[in-house]
Amino acid sequence: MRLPDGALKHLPTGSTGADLAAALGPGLAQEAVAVVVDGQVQDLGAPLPTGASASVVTAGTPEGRAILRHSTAHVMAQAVTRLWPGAKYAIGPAIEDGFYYDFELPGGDHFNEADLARIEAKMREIIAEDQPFVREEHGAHEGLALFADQPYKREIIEGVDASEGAGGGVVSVYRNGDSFVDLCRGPHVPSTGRLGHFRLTKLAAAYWRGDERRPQLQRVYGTAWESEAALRSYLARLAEAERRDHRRLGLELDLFHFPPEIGSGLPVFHPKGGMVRKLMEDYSRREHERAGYQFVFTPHLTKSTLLETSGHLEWYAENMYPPMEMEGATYYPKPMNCPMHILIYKSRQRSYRELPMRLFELGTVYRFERSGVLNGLLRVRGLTQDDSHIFCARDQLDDELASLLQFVLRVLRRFGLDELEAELSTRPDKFIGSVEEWDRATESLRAALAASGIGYTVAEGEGAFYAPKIDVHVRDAIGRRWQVSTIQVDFQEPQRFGMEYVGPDNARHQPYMVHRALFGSVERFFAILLEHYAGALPTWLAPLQVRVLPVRDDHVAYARSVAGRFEAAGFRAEAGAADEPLGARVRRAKLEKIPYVLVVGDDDVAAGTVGANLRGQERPERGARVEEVLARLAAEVAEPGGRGPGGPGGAGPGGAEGAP
RNA sequence: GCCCGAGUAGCUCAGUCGGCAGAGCGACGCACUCGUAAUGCGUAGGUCACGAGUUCGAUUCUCGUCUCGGGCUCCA
Repeated sequence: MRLPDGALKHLPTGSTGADLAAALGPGLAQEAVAVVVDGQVQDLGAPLPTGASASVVTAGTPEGRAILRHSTAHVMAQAVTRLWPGAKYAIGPAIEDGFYYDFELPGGDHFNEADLARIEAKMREIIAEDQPFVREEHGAHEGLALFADQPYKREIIEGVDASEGAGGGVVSVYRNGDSFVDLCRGPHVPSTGRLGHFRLTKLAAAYWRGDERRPQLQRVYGTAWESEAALRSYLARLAEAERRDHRRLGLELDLFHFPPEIGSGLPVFHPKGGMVRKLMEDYSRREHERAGYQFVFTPHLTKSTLLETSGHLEWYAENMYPPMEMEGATYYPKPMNCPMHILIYKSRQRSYRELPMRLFELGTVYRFERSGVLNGLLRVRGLTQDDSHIFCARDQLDDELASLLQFVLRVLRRFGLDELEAELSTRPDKFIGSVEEWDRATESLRAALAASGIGYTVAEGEGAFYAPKIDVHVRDAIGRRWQVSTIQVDFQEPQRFGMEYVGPDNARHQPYMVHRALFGSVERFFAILLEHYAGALPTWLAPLQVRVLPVRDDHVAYARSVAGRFEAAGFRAEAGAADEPLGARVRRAKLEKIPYVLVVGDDDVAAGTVGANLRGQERPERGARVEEVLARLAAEVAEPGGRGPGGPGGAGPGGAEGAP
């Protein structure tokens, strides 16, 4: 056998992957779950062909975990069939961090939460029995006979799905114990005794083959790991995500809520959340102004005729709020801003000298999202997009896309999101426009990505039917990936609206149109920031930056004068009262995640200093000079790269100066 | 929209095998005047999500509705 490091290992003919692992070391033998032979992953128990190159897959690797999880899913299906004789099982793959299996219980029965514990207990019995996983291969006919009472398995065999173990006329199955057999490509761990560090996590419904019209199955989710420690650390990660949940933080920090009186998916922002949002929006406006965007404002309602022209009524109607009749016309709440921006473009004849024209609006739109998809601020029914539409000539497209992407990335980084990745979605099977147009626009996007220096993947055929696009994803502090910005070229709307401009040749041309949302939706971006920072927003975004706490009542006047100095310098500061023990007031300020907690007592009144207890700092300092703390705060909120303070509003230079 | 689960004070949650509803935190008041993550005492606060049914009696049991959570589907 040839090993990954190039070394050769001699084994007797007929040796298996398990023998190979054992020959390489007892530790490896214990960790091994499968073996890769000439690029094909297979069971440890299968004989190795002479002269092949082989490497051992261990439990703690992504590939090894997938095998553990998949095997655990089999055990779960076995447990369910023991507990519910006659249960039908559909598919049970490994997924990120775990696995699931879909079932249909006899008599239309459903699982409930308490069943998870029963299933788990039964699984532990099966694991204790240490049943070997035995691979068998059959012809398609035999396979169908084997699964005579398993319609979903039969459908997979009939559909010849190689990823599920039914391809090339051969059906592979795995048997463990005397009664349970499952259609499966494999590989599996040698026996159920290798499993055990798992937990069943949740129940859900799932449509067979993901199709709403097909039967609805019961899905059981679980997680499985190579060790108890790894399982525990995963569960701790879940707890951490829970701690960062923006819905919880929104309540605790008094930022926003969803009044049932208003309706599902329709948030209200409280003063503190409103301040954060205002800071985000102010920053966005300032940067857009610097980057040559023009601000526009459009209404929330429109006659149906506009949406007919744009095609929204044809393509997007099911995501729209229902119409209202008024004075003989039909009005809709707008689901998108683009048609209105196009009308602004079309309000008069345009010259090539006006291009590129970049229109920007924080535009509030309404979308009828199905009730089950609503999710805090991440998915709402009324949202504000930081939306822009760029109209340009064909020869401007490359430069425009490149600078646009740079702009997007710079703004995202300013919010502390610096792990950025992109996805380029290319032409789908159904598309409008010409292949030549598509290729050209896709190449422009690709060039913009290459110039930006961020990593990207290509999603072949995933573009919208009207255009290719770039989606920008960020990774947050605990490694979760969120889609934020999107940049889409649009071949359809300019045509539908008959947009044109007069070129240098005195002829009429159709402009290119680029849609772009940077935050995506302000609400969603707000939620992502909250989760990323676990509520401790960067100082320039903190609703309150400074609280000055007097030690005793007789320090209140001094505390107010200190807070006043910060306010005069353009910071958000307030003085507290001396109504509780200092420790309690400090604690309260910390829980509110105020970045600068200043304490003033006798010494400070005498010396004109403060005690500084700053967020993220180990221990409080005593006797700091006020100017010095002010300077530190100013430096902290200043934008890297010397673009001036992003934080202070009143005294800050705002943003009129400086071209992009 | 579908499946599973939840809804009790502002928040987090107990509780009632069907018989006048509880804690902690928070709010408010009083006292304390304090040097860096919880001072003490007191007061107020509830249509037990909403509607119907069963019952002498329903917060508790049943049905329906609404809202929320986890998934599925969807995501121009």
